[in-house]
Amino acid sequence: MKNHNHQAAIRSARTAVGPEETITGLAETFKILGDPTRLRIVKALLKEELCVLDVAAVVGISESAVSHQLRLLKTLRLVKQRRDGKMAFYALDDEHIADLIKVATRHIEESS
Amino acid sequence: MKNHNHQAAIRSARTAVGPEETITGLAETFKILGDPTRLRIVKALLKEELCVLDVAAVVGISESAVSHQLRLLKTLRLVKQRRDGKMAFYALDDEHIADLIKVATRHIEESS
DNA sequence: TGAACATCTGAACAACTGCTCAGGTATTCG
DNA sequence: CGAATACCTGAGCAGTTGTTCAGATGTTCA
Repeated sequence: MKNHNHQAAIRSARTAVGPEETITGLAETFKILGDPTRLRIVKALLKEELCVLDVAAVVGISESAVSHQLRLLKTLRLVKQRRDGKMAFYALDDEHIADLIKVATRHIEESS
Repeated sequence: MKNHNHQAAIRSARTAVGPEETITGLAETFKILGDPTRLRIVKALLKEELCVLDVAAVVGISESAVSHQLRLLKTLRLVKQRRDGKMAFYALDDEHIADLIKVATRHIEESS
């Protein structure tokens, strides 16, 4: 295939890639869910809110590590915090995340 | 709320987290899309197959970097390769990826 | 107040990541 | 053949990441 049109292909693909800010936002969203620990935390919060120690118990890592990750998730607006006395309860703050995990789960289950 | 039942919450959350292999696979899928360069490459391949040099032109990085990433994407079965003379054409090898990107795009567009 | 509890935080470290660089293979064509 | 083209590959490097550690903050209760 020697008469392959590079310029046309490049032009077409560029529109498919889309604007820079979309790419950045998308990559950031995927990246935050791309760590097993954070994904475990997010999935643990799917049903109901949990305090830090409970998250640590479920995920199986130190409270400090959980606290660091929860701060990150909170900064990126995936999680919201509620204080009650000395405890801090965290819950999902993004209704789309569950959908995203659902679609991705279907993906990995069908292609093994 | 002093009578918060930790054990019950932990037990419930554990089932929401799910099996280890699902977590690993999910995280791997999200992680691969969590890099701007790889995401650009994948989006560039949404419409049609492209050769390595065209991908490099669209994404704006060296052919070497593209080749490295394409190898990774190929190993993880997100992309397939077709040879034609001295050129190598790459195309998406996973129909679910487009859905995943679509859902995630809706997510970042609605929450700004 | 002081002890216990729950959480938060910054610094430091080891592991990982994506890129570049230099050179390699493979194919085409004069 | 030899030059040009297209792609591949391993080593190495700088930047990033997730965790641990040590200690700080804030709250409850006796």
